[in-house]
Amino acid sequence: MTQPTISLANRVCEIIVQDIVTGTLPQGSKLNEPELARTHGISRGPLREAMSRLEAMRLIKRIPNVGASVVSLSYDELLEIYQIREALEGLAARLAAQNMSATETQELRLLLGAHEKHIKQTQGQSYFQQEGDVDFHYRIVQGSKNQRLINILGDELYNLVRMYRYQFSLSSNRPQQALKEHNQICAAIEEGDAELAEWLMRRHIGNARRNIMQHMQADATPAEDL
Amino acid sequence: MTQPTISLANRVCEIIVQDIVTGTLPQGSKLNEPELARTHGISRGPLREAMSRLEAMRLIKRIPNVGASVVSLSYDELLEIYQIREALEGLAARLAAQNMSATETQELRLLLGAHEKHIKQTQGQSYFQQEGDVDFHYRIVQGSKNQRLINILGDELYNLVRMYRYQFSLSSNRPQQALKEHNQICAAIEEGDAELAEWLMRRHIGNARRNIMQHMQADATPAEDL
DNA sequence: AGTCATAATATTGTCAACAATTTAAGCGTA
DNA sequence: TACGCTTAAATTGTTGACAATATTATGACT
Repeated sequence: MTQPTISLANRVCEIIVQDIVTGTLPQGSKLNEPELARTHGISRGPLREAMSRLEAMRLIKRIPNVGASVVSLSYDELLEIYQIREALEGLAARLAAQNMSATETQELRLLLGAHEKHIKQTQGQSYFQQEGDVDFHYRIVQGSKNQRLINILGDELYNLVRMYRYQFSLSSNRPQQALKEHNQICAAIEEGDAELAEWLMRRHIGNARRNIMQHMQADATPAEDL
Repeated sequence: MTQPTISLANRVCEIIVQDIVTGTLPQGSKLNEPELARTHGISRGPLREAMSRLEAMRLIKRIPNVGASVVSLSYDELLEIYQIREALEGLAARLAAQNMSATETQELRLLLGAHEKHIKQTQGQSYFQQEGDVDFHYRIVQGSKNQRLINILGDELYNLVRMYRYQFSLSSNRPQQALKEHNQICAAIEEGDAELAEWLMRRHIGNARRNIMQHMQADATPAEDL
């Protein structure tokens, strides 16, 4: 994230984050401190520091005197996350409509253009689309200018959302519909209509949540985005 | 919190949390690792672990190779927090109306009775009232049964709210009004009216936020509660 | 006198070894 | 064979010392 070489703990932390998100470190697997330290060529001290951050990100679960394991994902927890996203990103959209700069909204519009192009070219489910969706939402969150909101969503929730997408193969089954909703939200922000932006964002995430719930009770093989 | 003696880091962490909240460790003050470790009779290893948790709680701010300082409170950040509380506790109230058990609502009602009694006896601003308010809100949050929501509010936001109250002397200037709003929320939860509970909670916290904003531009000497 | 470079000090980052607890294995007995 | 206890191995928690970086103090030069 930052250019100057930070502490070993930070660097290793980011690597492990990626390993957890992508499933290289599987769900529920135990993290052996000496082994992990040796793997990354550092000592146990910085590694434990990195693990503290992973715990703060809710990516691992620690039990005193027993050890740490990668969190196990469940549909119930995914719904919990989406309930929170609905409330928090609704707020973010409202604030973004009030506080986003002209250049920021322009960049957001450009991003949507790129998404549209990619959806037309590659019919859905690409890596780009998944990350691109996170990009869209994260830009709005940043546009809220509420630093604490940015931290909560960026540090705690989005990594978990990415993790679900990778490991549950949550590629969108309605990319064009999601894009349409993104465009509506973007328009509301451009016009500075805070109330509408919040309402649209809440409905947008609510749609995704309801979609998850359907596939959830139908089968253990889901298909969902946003 | 838990009965068996946990790790040194946990114990010291809770002590430092209290020191920060109450102002024993002043805002912006630098945390000297060897000194703090010596003070609490532990080594730097566990102390750094404790500091990582304080960082996750947003009570201290760390800069690589420079050190950690207690956060500095500002009205802008207080408003940020209340914006988030409005969204998140609105969600909590809605879920609580759906998921709270009968015994939980009864206990909530009892708590409000105790508050009423205390307000009549001691006209406002007591320590009990401040903590009692946090109790009320935290019970609703727990009643939501959304574990992640409980963690975010309990671990990150409520400690900061308590910190503001202690150090800005944010005793309520409208205790009876706040109590009335609490009773309304409690009634909506008892009746299982999720929508109303959410709306009332959002207005309740929104009132507090607007109250803060008034005193904020008026002077640097505020008076506000929940 | 003021400012910049340099050296001394203090603080953070990192490491390897020790202590305490937990987990697994081994053994004996019913 | 299954169960419980004892003992050994492995893992986490903790400590003190060393290395790297930042902060402060000192002194030379304009």
